[in-house]
Amino acid sequence: MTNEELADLLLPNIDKTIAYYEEKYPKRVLKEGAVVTRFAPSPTGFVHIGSLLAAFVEKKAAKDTDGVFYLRIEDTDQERSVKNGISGIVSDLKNFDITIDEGTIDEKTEIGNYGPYIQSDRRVIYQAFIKHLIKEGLAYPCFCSKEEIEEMRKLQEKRKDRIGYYGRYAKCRRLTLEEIKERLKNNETYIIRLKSPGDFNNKVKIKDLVKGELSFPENDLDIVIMKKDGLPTYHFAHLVDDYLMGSTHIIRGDEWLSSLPIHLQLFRMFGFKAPKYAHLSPVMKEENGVKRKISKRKDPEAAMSYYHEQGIPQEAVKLYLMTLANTNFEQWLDQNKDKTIGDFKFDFNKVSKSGGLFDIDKLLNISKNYLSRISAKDFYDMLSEYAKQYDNEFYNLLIKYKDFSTGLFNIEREQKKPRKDYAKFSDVKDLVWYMYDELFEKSKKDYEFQVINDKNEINNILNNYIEKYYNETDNQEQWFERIKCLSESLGYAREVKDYKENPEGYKGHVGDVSMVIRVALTTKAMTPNLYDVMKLFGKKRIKERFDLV
RNA sequence: GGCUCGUUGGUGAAGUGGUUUAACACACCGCCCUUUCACGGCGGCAUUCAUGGGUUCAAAUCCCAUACGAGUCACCA
Repeated sequence: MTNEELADLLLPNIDKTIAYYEEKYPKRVLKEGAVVTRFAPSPTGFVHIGSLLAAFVEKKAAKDTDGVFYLRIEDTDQERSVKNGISGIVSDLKNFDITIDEGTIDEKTEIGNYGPYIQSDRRVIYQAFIKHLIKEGLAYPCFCSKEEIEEMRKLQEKRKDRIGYYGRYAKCRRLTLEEIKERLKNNETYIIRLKSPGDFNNKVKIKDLVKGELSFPENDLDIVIMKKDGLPTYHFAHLVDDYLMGSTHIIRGDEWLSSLPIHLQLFRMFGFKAPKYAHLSPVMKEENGVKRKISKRKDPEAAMSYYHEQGIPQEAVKLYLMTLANTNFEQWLDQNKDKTIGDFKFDFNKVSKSGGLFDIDKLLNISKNYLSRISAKDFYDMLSEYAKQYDNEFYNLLIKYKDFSTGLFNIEREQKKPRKDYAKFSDVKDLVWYMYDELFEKSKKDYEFQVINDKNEINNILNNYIEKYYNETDNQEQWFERIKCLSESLGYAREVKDYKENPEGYKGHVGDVSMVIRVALTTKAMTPNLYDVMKLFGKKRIKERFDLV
């Protein structure tokens, strides 16, 4: 039997050649320097922050160069694949504005000319490439059982040998064609392994766009390229797909770094030009003083839904991802305050080599800055959208008092240095509840009067103020002037300075009086600008609040 | 255990042999501004770049060793 015959025996129904597929999927015509990237997740659940970072970088790198970014679903592991895995991935990407040029757009639909984009639909393509290898004598069937492999591993451990299927341990590699034929006739199950031409004692130099120059021993493992179920392993699917789909840059987690010699070997064996590689360090988290990879199971912030639930705007997450992706981004943005992520050029050289720690404080700070810079209307819209899903009571109030609410969120906003109150939408209600009568009424009235605590004196101040001093049409200056006059008439200093110079001469100062008004209105000692708050309330509501004290 | 990579303050980091008495940002602390808060301004926070050796007139930056951390060694991706 010849290798040719063996190939036909193993894969009888495969009649297409590599040349056929090369013709079917021609080289992409793109402008010089265009980068083609892909996001290639397994449909095992939802997108993890680390994967999102990769997707984000892939998209950015392609977009910056007018290249192509596509989505490929890697479901060659049938057991781990989850039923609605694809739609989960697609919607997570959508939530963060990571749109694809090609690939799967839902469980049944895809766009682009290089499909199918779901690996389980590409079986015959992989098999054509595998058949070629068998014909060339560069791959062979292996009949070893899992038990045999396990035994081999134990033996290797005992002998302190390297673990794996190679050299003298590669039993099936030495099978003659006749022996193979015989075992095939007996219906023995098999897998296909690569006949690795590598030598462990040779070093291969590799350039990674992130990690720099690396040096590995050549791969000499006869790795599995086709599993029992006829689907390829990751390594082989990577070769075929990224070759045929024309990926120029492979951006992925650095858990793949040690497989690089395998991948390079595969490309070389087929005579294909290997893509460029960029291996990203994992996103880490610190807990009890130890750093570890952030985990979907243990860390809520690893799942994209977390940001949604917390009401952290997607734009803030994107800004944060960009700071993780390119360490110079933050400074760039600081120097180009009017620019956006779109104006920033991603640079592989500015990706951190070691794993970055996920810093929720930093994210919240970015979010706070972002939320302070958007318009009151946008803020209102986004907040309503959030409340609609997570806080019905608040949502109804926002809808009912739309103008009032927008006015509230406009306090000290839309100015050069806006106030920064809110880091996330889930914070908002707790900070502004007292502005809404419905929420105010049902709350416990813990008035936090500060300096002036005498009930009669408080009422005295409030009555005098509302009867004799408050004027709705005052501007802020006039408004404050009147509070000063009120203070003076009741024996308080009209300037804090005056009081500090002569504390004995006054009952207190204008700040103390203002505080009484503030607390009477809101119960809180800390509020946004009192003038704006009062303006929003109007005289009638002010009076009602005063009467409750 | 083998292979590979990494290690700069509480955190993210700039830094690729001399302009570094180590940028910047977050956090924290103090002061100032101020009717509260927030904003803003100013200042503090690594005499030192995991440790030990070496090369050099000169090292966070180059070399070697050690320690620690990470990844990988599947018919998972």
